[in-house]
Amino acid sequence: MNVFNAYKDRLLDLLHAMAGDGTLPAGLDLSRVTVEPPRDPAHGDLATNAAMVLARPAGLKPRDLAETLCARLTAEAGVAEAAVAGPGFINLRLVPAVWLGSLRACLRKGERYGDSTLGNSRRVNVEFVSANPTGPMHVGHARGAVVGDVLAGLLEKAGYRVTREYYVNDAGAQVDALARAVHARYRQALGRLSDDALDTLLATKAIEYGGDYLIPVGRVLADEMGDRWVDAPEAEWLPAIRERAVAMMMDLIRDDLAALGIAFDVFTSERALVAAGRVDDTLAFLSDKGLIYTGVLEPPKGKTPEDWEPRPQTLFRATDFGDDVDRPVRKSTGAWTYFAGDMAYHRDKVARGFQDLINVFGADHGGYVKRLQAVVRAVGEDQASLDVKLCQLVKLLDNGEPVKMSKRAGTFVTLREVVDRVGRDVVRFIMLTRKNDAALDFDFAKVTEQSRDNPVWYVQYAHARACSVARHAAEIFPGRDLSPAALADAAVERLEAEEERALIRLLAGWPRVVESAAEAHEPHRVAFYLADVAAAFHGLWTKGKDDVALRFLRPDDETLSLARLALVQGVATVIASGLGVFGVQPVRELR
RNA sequence: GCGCCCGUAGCUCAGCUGGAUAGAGCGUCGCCCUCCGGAGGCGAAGGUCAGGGGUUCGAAUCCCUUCGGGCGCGCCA
Repeated sequence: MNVFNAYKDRLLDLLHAMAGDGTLPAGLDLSRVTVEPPRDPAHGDLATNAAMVLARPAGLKPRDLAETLCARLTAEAGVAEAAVAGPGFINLRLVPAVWLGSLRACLRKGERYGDSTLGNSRRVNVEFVSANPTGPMHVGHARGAVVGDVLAGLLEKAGYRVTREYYVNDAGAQVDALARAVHARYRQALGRLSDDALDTLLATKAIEYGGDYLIPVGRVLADEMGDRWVDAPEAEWLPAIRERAVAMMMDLIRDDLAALGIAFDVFTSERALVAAGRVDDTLAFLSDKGLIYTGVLEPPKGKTPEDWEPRPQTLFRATDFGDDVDRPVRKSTGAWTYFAGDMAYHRDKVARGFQDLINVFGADHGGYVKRLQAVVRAVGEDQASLDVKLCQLVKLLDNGEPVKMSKRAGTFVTLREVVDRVGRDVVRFIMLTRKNDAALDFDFAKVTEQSRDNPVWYVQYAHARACSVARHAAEIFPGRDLSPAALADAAVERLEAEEERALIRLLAGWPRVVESAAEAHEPHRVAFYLADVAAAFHGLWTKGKDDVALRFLRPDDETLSLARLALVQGVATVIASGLGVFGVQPVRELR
């Protein structure tokens, strides 16, 4: 049970009762009432702002209302003490049993500790990665991939039903360019295009994609198709080669994602949407609502493109939904714009029953957010909403030196290289050590360093250390049942040291971290919380180094040892639970 | 020119959707532990939350504005 929620519920019951007996006016807005841990632990275990946010609408003075509430709260079960402080805070101190109970719950639930019903099984669609299917993933994709996957995992833990989705951009000019590059590799594989001639094509940019990863693709096509398309006109081979090439690129990308531990539930093909007439449907739907019209846009102020000329275009009335300008849906060739496809795609998501949409994009797509949100509002009839998480780029460093990357020179770092070098778990964790909208340094040397500076190591070390204590306990107390379930019945009331109590309260905060991080769509909060837990645990361990009385295991006092082992096991459980959200394997020993 | 994101200790960053005296790590300085070094422990200094105005019981957080940085800005995806 989430202690904070439990007491908030009780507080709300109390407020309703007060409204019932006339102490408070009826119909007060209670949505701003919070129950939180106070900033300074000396203030107590819980603090509520209820008196301050309700005083004005109730026509009372904050301190007076606080006094009244305080008196009633003192009578609640588990409340040891309630006091008014500052401008009208009410600080509560709970009897130890409440916190000890949450430690027991943690041990009984194991990694499922922290699971929440906040989401109420509501469905959420998280779209992420969606990299063009033109080659393997590079390191720039890693952050969005991890943030999306972990956000999805976090929402699942918070009780949402999550679909992980990838939008395959297989309909634009990029995949045509891919097909041309593959066709050249196909001719090369058949000995019908010399290496020099290929180099010339690349140098003149007749071919856009020059990576070696296309060589095997050319060979496969040569095997499958023989030489029938060597001299055929482009119009004949392009669709078939494009389809085959895209499929193989998606295999490549799926492998890369698997190396990072990521699997998608749904891949949606842009080309299939277009072919099924979904773009036409969407435009017709919006047109019926008067949201499509022909008009002429103003040139962007201060930065008019050279070739600007006013021309009538088919536009979506995005400004009706908060966008800065109406957006074109059709090119002058008559073809749909990329945006038109995206409109159909997001309508498709809503049609599949999702009202909560999340997209994870690179920061360079920031300019795209408003128009997509406008689309979602327009097609969702105000029932659906879209949140976009923009990920800033990752600076790759090696011992402080920037890793040179240049697509032209072909030295860009692939996702696979990074994963192979430092491991999947390290990549995943590090990507979450910053807010998604802040730039992130990824230093090969630092992320594998064994030091307190390195949060991955520090958190893993705490887990390993906790496991190590458990192993020692098994040696000191042979034959004892030291399973978490058994430890849940240990004499945890013997945990009386202030540091122990503080750690117990910290562990009790895990369900709250899950809920607030899920609500804010901010998985990085979990990383910071785990670092806090690790720090508190390491600190407690270190105290035992100086003072034998504080050591977890005391051969002379089995009851106390088991109580402390319960706390240690609680630490391991919460860390494992948090790493589980990250899709990171907790280690049982460091090597 | 417009829009979005960002600006918090010397450095790297947190700050729980508006709460109490703004925190952590590293670095610096002092002390402890140690044969020495490394690692570790205790403590201290360090802040106009980029500047200014506003909203209210209360602002790093919300609004306006200035400055500074990043990204984007009609047929590319």
